[in-house]
Amino acid sequence: MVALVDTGLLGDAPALPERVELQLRERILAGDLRPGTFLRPDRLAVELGVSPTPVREALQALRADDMVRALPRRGFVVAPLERGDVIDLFAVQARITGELAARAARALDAEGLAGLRVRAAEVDALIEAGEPGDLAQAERRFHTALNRASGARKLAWLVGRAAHYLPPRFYTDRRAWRTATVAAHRTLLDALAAGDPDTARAAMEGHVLDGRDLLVAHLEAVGFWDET
Amino acid sequence: MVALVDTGLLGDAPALPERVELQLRERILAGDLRPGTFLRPDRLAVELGVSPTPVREALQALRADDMVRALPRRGFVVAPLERGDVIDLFAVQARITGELAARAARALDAEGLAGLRVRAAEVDALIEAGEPGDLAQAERRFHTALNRASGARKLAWLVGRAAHYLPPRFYTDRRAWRTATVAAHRTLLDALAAGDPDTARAAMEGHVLDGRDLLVAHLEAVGFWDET
DNA sequence: GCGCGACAAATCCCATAGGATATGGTCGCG
DNA sequence: CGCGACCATATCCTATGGGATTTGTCGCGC
Repeated sequence: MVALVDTGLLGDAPALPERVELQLRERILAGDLRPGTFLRPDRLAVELGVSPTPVREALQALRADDMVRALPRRGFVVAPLERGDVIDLFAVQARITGELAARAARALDAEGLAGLRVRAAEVDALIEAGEPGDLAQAERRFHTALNRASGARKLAWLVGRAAHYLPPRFYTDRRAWRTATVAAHRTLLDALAAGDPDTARAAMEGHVLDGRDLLVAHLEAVGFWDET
Repeated sequence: MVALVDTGLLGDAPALPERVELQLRERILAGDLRPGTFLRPDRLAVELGVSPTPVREALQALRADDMVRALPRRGFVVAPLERGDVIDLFAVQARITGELAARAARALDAEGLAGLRVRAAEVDALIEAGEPGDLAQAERRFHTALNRASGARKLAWLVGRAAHYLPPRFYTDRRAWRTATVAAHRTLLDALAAGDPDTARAAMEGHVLDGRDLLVAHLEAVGFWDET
């Protein structure tokens, strides 16, 4: 539908396969492409207004993420995703993210803490103002900075994967999420400043599980798990 | 080097991008392509004897796995992987796999248990005989069946990712691994038969951590973390 | 000698065309 | 009504090419 090949001035923007991948992720989680749906590369290419090449590359990336499955010579299908799967995945994400917060509480120096306060202030400001697009970006930057502060690079990447299941607009316009987020960030920063790993861990786990509840509610709302 | 496009009778074999992906994984973990190395699609295509298209698709899959990183308009680089990263990742894998074993201990019925015994017997037999290739396949089948018996599909997939870091030949010819594996499988099966989740969990966690130690030792041996 | 800007070469990224191969459906036959 | 062969369709990979961008080199001025 919408032209993806637009701008011309790309800068360091992700390449086309990555944008197609994101697009497909959103369509799957939006309930547009339910589990079991066949994805035909050529058909998708026409719909997205690009050539089959980047579409196939995006599908390979989604396969590596188990979002779709490859059936050799028969195309791709959207992978199953039960309610229990979401619960399990976010339980793992919560544990890891909590661990990262705990490590950050031990490792963080004054400079890093100041940087996190700035990020958190940006999120708060955008929540006050109400700028959905920028809010999602600010929230991601806050968490990225926090996870990076833990010093565990690969674990930080691993939890970043959870964001794949939470496209921006699923939470930025939720009033409940906004208020909970402000409170969670405050608790987190206090714990980090005090060097209190346990409190930081608990606050972060709760924050992640809030995201889980939001995703489950969304998927139920769009009929992701309805019969046929 | 070796032609990947060989057989002609493919059956249900994975498609070319998936085979290229595996090839690249092995070359990275073998220390042939160290972190920071630039990967040029066209160059790799020539080396592997395939066209650039499936190579690019494989690189996109590896990017989704954070094994390589994409630099738009500049190609791909092998992602960093510190010793601490491996420790962290396998700590997570051990916890999850242990959880799956515990669930299996609760959920397994007589039929499933019998199937697992058959798989374990196949592994034992191959260890006696000494058939590296088939052994890796049998081991994978045993664990796949066990993970599937837990009923947690997504978690089962998640731990399957750990196998990406353990190409077959890294363990099948290790005497220590063989004896430890036979013992671990026996303990596991006994715990599953007795419906003892805690023992199953502990046995599985130990089994995974054995794999971790093997990988770390291998990476040190091939100079993966040597200077420059 | 050193930094800096312009040109040239190399490379990536994506589009497109085409052929080999496997799949799924359809039709005819037993 | 079940079953096997044929045919249309789609996938998968190759090959090629062009536009855009980055990188490397050279020469100039300071």
